[in-house]
Amino acid sequence: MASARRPTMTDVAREVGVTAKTVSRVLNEEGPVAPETRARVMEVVRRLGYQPNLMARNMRVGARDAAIGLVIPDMGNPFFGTVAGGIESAVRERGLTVIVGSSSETKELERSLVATFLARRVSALLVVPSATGDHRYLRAEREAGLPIVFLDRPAMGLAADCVVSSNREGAREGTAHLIAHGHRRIGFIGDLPATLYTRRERFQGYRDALAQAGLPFDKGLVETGHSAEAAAAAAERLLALPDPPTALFAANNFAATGAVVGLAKAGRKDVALVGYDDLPLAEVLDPPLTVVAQDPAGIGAAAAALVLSRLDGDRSRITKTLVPTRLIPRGSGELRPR
Amino acid sequence: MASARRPTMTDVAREVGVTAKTVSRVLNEEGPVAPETRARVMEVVRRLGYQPNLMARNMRVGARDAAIGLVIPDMGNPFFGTVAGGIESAVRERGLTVIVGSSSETKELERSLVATFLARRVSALLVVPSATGDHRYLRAEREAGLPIVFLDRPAMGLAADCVVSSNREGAREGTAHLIAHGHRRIGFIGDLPATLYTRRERFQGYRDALAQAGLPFDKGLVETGHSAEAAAAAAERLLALPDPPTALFAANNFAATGAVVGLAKAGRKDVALVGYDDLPLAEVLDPPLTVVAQDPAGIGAAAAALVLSRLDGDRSRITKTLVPTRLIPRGSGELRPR
DNA sequence: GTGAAAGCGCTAACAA
DNA sequence: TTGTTAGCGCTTTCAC
Repeated sequence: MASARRPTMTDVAREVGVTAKTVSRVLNEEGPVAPETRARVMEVVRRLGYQPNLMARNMRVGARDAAIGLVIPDMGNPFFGTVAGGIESAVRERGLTVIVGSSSETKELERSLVATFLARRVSALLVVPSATGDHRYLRAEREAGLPIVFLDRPAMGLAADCVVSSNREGAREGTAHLIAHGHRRIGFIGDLPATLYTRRERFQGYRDALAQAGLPFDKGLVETGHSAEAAAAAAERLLALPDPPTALFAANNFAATGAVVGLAKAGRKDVALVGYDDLPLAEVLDPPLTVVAQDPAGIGAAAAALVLSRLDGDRSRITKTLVPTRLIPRGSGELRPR
Repeated sequence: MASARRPTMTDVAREVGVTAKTVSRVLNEEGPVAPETRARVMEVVRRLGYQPNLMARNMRVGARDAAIGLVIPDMGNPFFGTVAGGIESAVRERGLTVIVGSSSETKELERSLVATFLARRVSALLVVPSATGDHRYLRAEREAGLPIVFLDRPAMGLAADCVVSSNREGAREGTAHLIAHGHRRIGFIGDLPATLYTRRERFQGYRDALAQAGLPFDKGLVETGHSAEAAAAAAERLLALPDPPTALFAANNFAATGAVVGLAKAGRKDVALVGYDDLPLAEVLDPPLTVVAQDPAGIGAAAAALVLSRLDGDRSRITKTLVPTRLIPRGSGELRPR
């Protein structure tokens, strides 16, 4: 039972007593074919279990692979999973499949994935850039007309389409919400590395809110942690400060999870908290978690729509799409300082 | 700036003044090539930005596509996302890429995804079967030697490798845990459709535990809901029963989330709860959520290992791998009935 | 309505 | 050490 050879179009043709080209015509519903010929072809196709070879077809047609390559940092992160789902369902109806790889947030892996995708001649590239990458190496591809869209974060050193959350405005709104409830010392727990685009933008939003309210910025209130565990420890450190914050702004889903855990461990139900990115159990926490909700499926859908229009020949200017966020007050953000 | 033609191996060869075959030899590090020729080839490759065309290579080599097709029900579900991540990292070092599609739990979509993958001549197929599917249509492929592994749920009507969680034993253990804490009326909230493999297995485990303890089975305590919202409503219905349960077993992550929400809405902190599948915030809930934790990355890794060994020619008998679960007592499962 | 020949980009099997 | 020829499975082009 060693891998049996799959039947080819020629096999089908021989069996029917016609030429490969005729079979091709039937299968692609192209040009005139006698109804009875068509029927006989279909019958043999079924009997032999013939499956057209897409690789061969694409090659001959000179078409690119009917796939789009997607690079995300981490599949297990539901944020990126949902983004990927949004993309997949949007492009599927166009007959495109999605090839994914995860970069684990390293530029080396990202680049090797991109190289694999390019070698496969994918029709388009969708990339969540890794934190420290540089994307000048994609310039030639872009100029050759390959649609490339960056997601969640813009490219570095390359002018290209991108679709991102309204990070800065969302973070500003979340922080302003805390300020509106009387807080003057607000801790910030951000992602790692601190140079990460989303981290920087959200940090700017945080500072915008402070500035708008005329509040001083205290570097000592800024903490960092990439995992929930690290964020929990960060929250505990902030609370242990001599002059601790009365509220926390957690700038991503892991940070929010960690902050909740950290507050719980410290037994502090009096500290206000706003998270960036919603969590499934947010409403049943004690207190229920106030968040700045992102729209991951919307980000995926927007990126997919952009890629499809580029594939359709849209040569208009490069765009930067901001997908809006939404503040959802649930309780934890409305606590007032003691 | 219409899609410029990518340089081919022949373009490189002409530029260097050699034959395509020589370039091929350099790029594949195959056979003897004069060092200076190699250097010149590499230089031109770089200058032209040449990218080998994998489609053409695979076709000529008669090799299948260096990709494995993965069908999952839903990318946004972190359970499947983590499974996918486990697979991807395991196969990447073998130079394989993962092509994913989501079936949305429908057999039609699953089948069309599988057809796409087969047309692409993927090297192997990894499928989380949709709830109601029938997989006899894959028999020919299996017999032709294509490695096919089913995940999370076994195939229907087809003898094939599969990797699943130890659903029945895990559910038995979770339920027995509740019984050990004095509960005699335990509600079951399961997935939809009720014919779903994991739902049936976990339900069996639930009944096993009851039987072992000599407790009666009450059909009225069995509820269903696919989403967290539906599960929350189910929990509320159960609690509103004339003779309500004192404990709940929620048979998947959405059910567990929903049960937590439902109990919170009803203001019931006295009802014991055990969830199947862990949740990120389980430990900070009030009370902290006791779960039967699955090992999604382990499931992915096991499936990947199996596929790789099949690709390496392992023709031994079909296997069914059970990935163990682990009971994590945190509080909600240890509440005693009033 | 159907077929014959050529070729997509690459490599296997030879030969030189 | 390098080149030549042929062909993977399909579609294009043109002929019948």
